[in-house]
Amino acid sequence: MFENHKMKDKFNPKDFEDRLYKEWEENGYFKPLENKTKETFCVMMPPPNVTGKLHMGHALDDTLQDILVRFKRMQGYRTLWLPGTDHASISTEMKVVQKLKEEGKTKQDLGREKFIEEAWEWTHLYGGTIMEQQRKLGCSCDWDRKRFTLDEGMSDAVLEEFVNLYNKGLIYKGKRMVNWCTSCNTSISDAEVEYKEEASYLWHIRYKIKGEDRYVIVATTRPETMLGDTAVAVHPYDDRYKDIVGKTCILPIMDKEIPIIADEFVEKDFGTGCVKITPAHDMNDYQAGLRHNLEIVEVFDKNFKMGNLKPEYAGMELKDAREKIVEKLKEIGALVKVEPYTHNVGKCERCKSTIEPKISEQWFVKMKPLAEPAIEAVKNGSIKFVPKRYEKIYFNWMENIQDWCISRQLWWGHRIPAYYCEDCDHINISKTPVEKCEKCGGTHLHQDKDTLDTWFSSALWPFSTLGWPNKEAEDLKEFYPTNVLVTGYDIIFFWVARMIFSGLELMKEKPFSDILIHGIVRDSQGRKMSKTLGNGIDPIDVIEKYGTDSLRFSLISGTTAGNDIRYMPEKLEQASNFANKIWNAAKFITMNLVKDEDIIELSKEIFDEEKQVYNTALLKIEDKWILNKLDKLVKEVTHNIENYDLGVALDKIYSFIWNEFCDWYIEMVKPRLYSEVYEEKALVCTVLNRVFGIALKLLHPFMPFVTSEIYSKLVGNKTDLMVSNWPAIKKEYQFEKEEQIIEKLKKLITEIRNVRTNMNVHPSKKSKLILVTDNLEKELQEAKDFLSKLAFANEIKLQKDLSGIDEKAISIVVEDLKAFIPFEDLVNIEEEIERLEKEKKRLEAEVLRGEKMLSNEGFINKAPQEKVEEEKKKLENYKEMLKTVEERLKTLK
RNA sequence: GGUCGCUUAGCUCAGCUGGGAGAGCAUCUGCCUUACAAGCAGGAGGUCAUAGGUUCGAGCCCUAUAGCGACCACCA
Repeated sequence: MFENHKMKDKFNPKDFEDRLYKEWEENGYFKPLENKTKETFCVMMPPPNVTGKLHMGHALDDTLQDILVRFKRMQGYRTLWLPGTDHASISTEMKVVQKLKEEGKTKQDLGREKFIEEAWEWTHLYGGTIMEQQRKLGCSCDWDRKRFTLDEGMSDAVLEEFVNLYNKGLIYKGKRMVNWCTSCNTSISDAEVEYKEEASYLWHIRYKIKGEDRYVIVATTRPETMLGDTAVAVHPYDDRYKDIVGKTCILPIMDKEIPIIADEFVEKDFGTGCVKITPAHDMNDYQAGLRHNLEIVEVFDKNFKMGNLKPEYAGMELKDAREKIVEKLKEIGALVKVEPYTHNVGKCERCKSTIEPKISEQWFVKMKPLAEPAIEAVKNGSIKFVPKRYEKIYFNWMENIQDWCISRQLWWGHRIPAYYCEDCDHINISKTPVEKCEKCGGTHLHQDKDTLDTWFSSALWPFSTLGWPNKEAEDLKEFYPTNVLVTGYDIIFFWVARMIFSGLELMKEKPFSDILIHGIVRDSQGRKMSKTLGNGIDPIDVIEKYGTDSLRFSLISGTTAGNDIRYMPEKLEQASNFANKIWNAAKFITMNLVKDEDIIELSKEIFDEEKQVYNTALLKIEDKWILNKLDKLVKEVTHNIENYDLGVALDKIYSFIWNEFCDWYIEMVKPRLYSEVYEEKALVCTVLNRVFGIALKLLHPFMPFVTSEIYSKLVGNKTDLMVSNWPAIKKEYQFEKEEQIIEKLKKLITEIRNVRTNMNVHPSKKSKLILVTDNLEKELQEAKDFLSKLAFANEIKLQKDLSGIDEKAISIVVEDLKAFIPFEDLVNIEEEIERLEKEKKRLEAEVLRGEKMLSNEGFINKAPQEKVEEEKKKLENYKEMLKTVEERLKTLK
């Protein structure tokens, strides 16, 4: 073991993750730094529910943002990632109500003021854990700027928004049919309704036509609402019913005369083609009712129990009433048939209970005028969805949007700033409490009891967090519009769309340029993670077991933007193996075989920072190869991250570090490192230090902890990795030729190992290696050191021709390079011939392929010239190799 | 009913504007070689869902079909 390396023997993320995070925060690295460029980069973190807990979805969302933010910060942008939490009116109120219930109290018992106090207490008690968890995730957001959607500044923003939109006529109050959650006891918006299939029945009921001996038969899924029917409708062009339109029929049980009307919304082919119309309890019926001026009869009371239309049902639960009413219909012979039927039922997105359409007075945002510019902004490319296909979902929603019901019958939230004058009924809208009616001067006013939809405040997030409505706020001026919004596709309607039209309307500028959409994290069987299934994975448990970097790696590696991700424990193994690999590589590199000063000195010599060029004279061929590879990697990875191809970027870094750097470069360089020549050692250490350091920079946004910990142990890194400079992209690659030669040698070595393995030669058994070349002499001379080690050679001979090579040798051809390994007794000539025959066959196939391609006139004429040239070159190569193999076969036979 | 996505190695997934199929895991064979057995080296494994079309050339573009999935709409 090396006593003198700087690193702990065993890799354990717990040794440094928390410590590093604390250091970063204390050093102020999360704040926008005074950087070289003035350009800013800003991301608003989607605010999770204050009282929520971190789940995999957050982990993914936050990781994506952190990668982008760390990347841009290193690139020198003045970077701000602003965190915060959402007051989540419905869900928080539900939780507090639940808590009260456990104490035997209701919210009415407490009264509004007390209840809100209680809710704040709850918020303070459970709020903030998620932010602690985000710290564990490594989120490099500016905690000093964190906001809460119910804090003072936000309230100010919400009031400003409300008054502003109201004055423009974009907010109005009206009596409409809205979605009503019977459990949360509040109206909710269309977006908050989820439709679920439910197995039920279709009841066919006959209504007698008045004065005739005929009936109409209607089909319904809700027989209990029939008490409130105020018409029966048929399609105007339905010949079956033409003659009864305009007549009336008798509503059974109620014994009430109701009209038979014609309306185009009726589907002729569904059921009997006749529909009962219950304007009070169905969206469509309500609309039809308006069109035909029908009476609206409410069947249920305000608690969604049966009302008093018929005393015998009054106060009954709806499902009991349904049974009773069906029974009754059967009894009086009005029930024609019952058939099983599956239909969609609206459910509350929050509490999953059934949504009832209900007519009530609510506040609405007029959507059409707001939607238009919001659609345009995406259409003209000012705002870009990544991946692009999500634009369609956005357009589809925006183009068919209905007015947005923003009032909620809840207490926890922003209270609607409407003050009703008790003297003249005028509605005063004001940011401050109104003492005197602006219309009649009356002094008896009361504020609207309702609060606003949570999303009404989140819609302002990109600018309210920066100080709006104070237009002079420094942050607002500097960071708005923001750059990227990262969020899941499940939230496009709720949030993304609303931020866009709010930003355009109130700021007169888009809130962000790019929207990076990601999928949801599913369990290992592909199911959605859910509380009820109990299949959720707690990211904190994962961090505990594998470390944060591994969690982050597993969420990004091999994924594509917008697609769902499956949680795979194997991927965590891969990730932590990788972290461990890096750790060990670092241990190797920091062995301290040479003095730090010498590395620092040599660093300057091998690379001219000013001119961005390498000093060719000092470097060996394998150094040039890895440096060239690295330069390419820098360019590609930078490009990939800029295009949000994070999965691709990460996998490229992974394979560079593991396969190219560790498996090849480090192995190639060991003989030099352990040699007696100090200068040689120093040079190798310098290159190792440089290449690894740059690779760590590239990896840092993805795996911030291990990379930082290791980076600080490398020589000459005075600044912390997270605030160091992103590597520069080189305009041209200096060592293309050397790269090709090494790639060739890698193939040769692999082939030698392959042959040896197949012959069962033990690694300890060395052999002579004869390389035949007429143009690579100098380069091969340089490569001798590592060739002998990697190809198990005890002697390497370079020569220009085939002289002195006897039959008892293995021959390997890689392009223009010929290698021979004399094995004396080990080689069975028959077997060697067989192997060469196989190789010959392969080469013949290659030659055939090339010839076929190049004799295709279409290809020659239409393919790009470079492509044709490339194929020609390859063909020549294969021909050459084939020739060599054939000649060798001849000498053996 | 409408829109969109997926179908690639045994499993989970990558594959950029069309130019010789990749990774991880699993599997087989050999190695405790002084950074790493959480490892090293070498293998095996694919008519890229199906059928057409465009093209010199298709996993990638177009059309249709099938299976799976998502979202929107809401025919009571």
